[in-house]
Amino acid sequence: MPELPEVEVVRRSLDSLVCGLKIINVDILNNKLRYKIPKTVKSVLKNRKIISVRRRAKYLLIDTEDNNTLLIHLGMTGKIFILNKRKKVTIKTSFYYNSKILHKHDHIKIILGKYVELIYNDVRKFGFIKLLKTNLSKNNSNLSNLGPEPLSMNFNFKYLKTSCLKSKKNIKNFLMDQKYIAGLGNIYVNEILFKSSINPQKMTCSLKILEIKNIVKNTKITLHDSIKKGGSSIKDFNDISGKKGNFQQSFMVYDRENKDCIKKTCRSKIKKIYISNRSTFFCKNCQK
DNA sequence: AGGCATGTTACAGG
DNA sequence: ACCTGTAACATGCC
Repeated sequence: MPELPEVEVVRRSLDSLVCGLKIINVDILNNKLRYKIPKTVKSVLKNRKIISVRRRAKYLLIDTEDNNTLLIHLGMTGKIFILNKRKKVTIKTSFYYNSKILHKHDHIKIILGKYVELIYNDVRKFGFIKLLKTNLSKNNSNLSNLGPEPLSMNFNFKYLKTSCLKSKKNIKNFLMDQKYIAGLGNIYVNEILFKSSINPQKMTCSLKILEIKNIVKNTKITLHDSIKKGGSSIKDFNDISGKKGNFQQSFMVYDRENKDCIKKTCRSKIKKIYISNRSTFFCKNCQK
């Protein structure tokens, strides 16, 4: 589920719903994730207010009083839900309550004030939760080796050109590599390369200037567009209220094997191949 | 029943 | 040191 746009959609709703609330209690329901949830989460977070919710790459960072940050990676199927017991009207909330499957994979529940609960749920348990000191979070090994945020000014033509010359990868693996660009995953890389008319197997060192410019442009366009549409809901992505995103309806190549290329002048079908074991969709005719 | 899945990481071999 | 492919993690879906 969660690449940058999905994490950003979650961040925005979280930020608007939990900032300023005090953590009354923390229940660890199932500590088995990629790494064990630290036992200290409860004692460290209890009685502290949430100050802000940030995102770096695909990580969520929940800052609390007294210099604490809860770092969350959603892995493939991690989800965060907010329940507000006071607002019975919210259909979204009852969506969660009615779903037995979701309860089965709940891992941690953070109780915020009298009425609000934040729940982390993860079917495949590839996600993880760590506790950091806010002022030292940059030194954390998960965060310290990340490339620039694709939606920031730091991700620009000059940066991409320089790093493309350093790398000996094909462009698809390059864009998937978090140390070069932080936050892209399989879906968005497929889409960006189609929009840029670049073959995913092309080596970064042989990209032309115009192609590099197009990658920068289309990366920003694609991510902004997806965030605006609430992210992509493949199988089971939902925002924190259980609502699905709509960007999957805008996929041009991802999951469209053997379907017609969307370009009107093109008669080709979308091909599916594997690059480094990840499914890769592209149009042979449009992406040379 | 077997293959596949939005992510990350460890390992082997080139 | 860097690259790639493979497998692993755990579960559900088709």
